[in-house]
Amino acid sequence: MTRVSEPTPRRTQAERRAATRARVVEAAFACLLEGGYAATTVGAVQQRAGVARGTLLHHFPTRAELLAAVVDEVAARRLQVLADPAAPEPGQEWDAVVDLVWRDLQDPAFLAALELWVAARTDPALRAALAPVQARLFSAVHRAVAGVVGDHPRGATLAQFTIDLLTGTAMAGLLSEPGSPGDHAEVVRARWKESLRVLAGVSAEA
Amino acid sequence: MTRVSEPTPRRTQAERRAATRARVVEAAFACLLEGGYAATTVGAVQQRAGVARGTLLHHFPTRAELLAAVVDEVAARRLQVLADPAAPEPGQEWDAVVDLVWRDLQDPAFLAALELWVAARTDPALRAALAPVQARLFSAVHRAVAGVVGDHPRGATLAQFTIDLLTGTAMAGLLSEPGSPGDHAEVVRARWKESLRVLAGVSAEA
DNA sequence: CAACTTTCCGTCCGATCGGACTGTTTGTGG
DNA sequence: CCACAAACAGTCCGATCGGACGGAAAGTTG
Repeated sequence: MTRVSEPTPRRTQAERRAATRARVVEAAFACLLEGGYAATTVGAVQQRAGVARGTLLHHFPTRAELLAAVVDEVAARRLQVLADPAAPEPGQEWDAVVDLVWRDLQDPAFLAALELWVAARTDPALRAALAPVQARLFSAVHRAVAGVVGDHPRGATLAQFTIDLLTGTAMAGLLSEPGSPGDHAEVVRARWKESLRVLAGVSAEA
Repeated sequence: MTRVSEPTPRRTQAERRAATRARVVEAAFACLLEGGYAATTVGAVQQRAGVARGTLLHHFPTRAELLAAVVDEVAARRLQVLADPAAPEPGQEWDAVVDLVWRDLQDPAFLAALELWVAARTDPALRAALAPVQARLFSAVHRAVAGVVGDHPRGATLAQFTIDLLTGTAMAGLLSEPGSPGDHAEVVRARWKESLRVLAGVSAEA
């Protein structure tokens, strides 16, 4: 072993397996991003991953299992984004919360999650695979928020407001993303930060 | 050729055409609701509408045109929901706004719009058909809000908050809709009404 | 090193997709 | 009343879908 020019002339089975699976899942993720759920076919993924048809079907016997793996991948990426510690400057904790949630929603993984999400509405199998993951993500966001602002009497509510509101904002920006003139989302985000300060303050003195 | 048991033994061509088109569009709408975008195939719509293959293709030469018609249908339904006058009780105008927007989001037409929306992200043609409609809907909501609350210095901002927030809330309830235990959405809605009252009041005195 | 397992590969299959096509029925204008 | 156009119907086609299958290659173990 330890060749210099060869990437890995001899790999153990586990390594090969993991590498191939990762390539396939990443290819599926990319297909989901640029083509949507329907375009994420076995053939397209297989071609993009650069593996043979049988190889893909060997690792993921059915398309549903492939998509389930993509669900995990997407969740992992979003969790990674949320795990990144934000800068908690005193007096601007809620601004940091807005930025944190917004960063998650701007990540490509959110678009992929959105595709899976909508598709899961009418696909029981995908729904079953997606529901627990969504719950994990949900609690992860709330935990991240709690990490930024301390104990706040209305912390959970305001966090929920922020999540839902920014999600809606991100949705509205879906179609107008490329070539945004006034950047609607930025305005909403800035004003929500102000309002959030009001709401957090009012609740503190009430 | 005047049968008695026939509902309308002789109709003008325009009537027949309109009736058939309406049947087809409604069938496509139903397919979109219960099967999603990908399942809304020409065959499925044709079968559901009870027309022959050639008939559908005669009215809508391509699937894209069919979906464009569905876009208009969905927009019309949502506009109809928004046109319904809400009860503007003094001091609770913003509550009425929340209820109005929420009613729109609870309508099946929103689910259909969501399918089209997400699909449009990766489909330029659909996107082109959907963008102007979305703009119409957007302004319609703001107009409806303006009709409920009068001139409010931050009316547009608060309306936007409400739209985005409730949209996000509706999205979160997508997967857990059937068999809702605590009904997350209801809680959020109630608390947002309170917060909205605070935000509207604060801005009025500031 | 030989037997074995696992990963990888390419081809084939039935089903179904969107769309093209020709023929038939129905309403309309000269 | 009759020729014409439009609405309606059914069949066929190439492409592609998800999945099945048997064989070749790489890695593991006696």
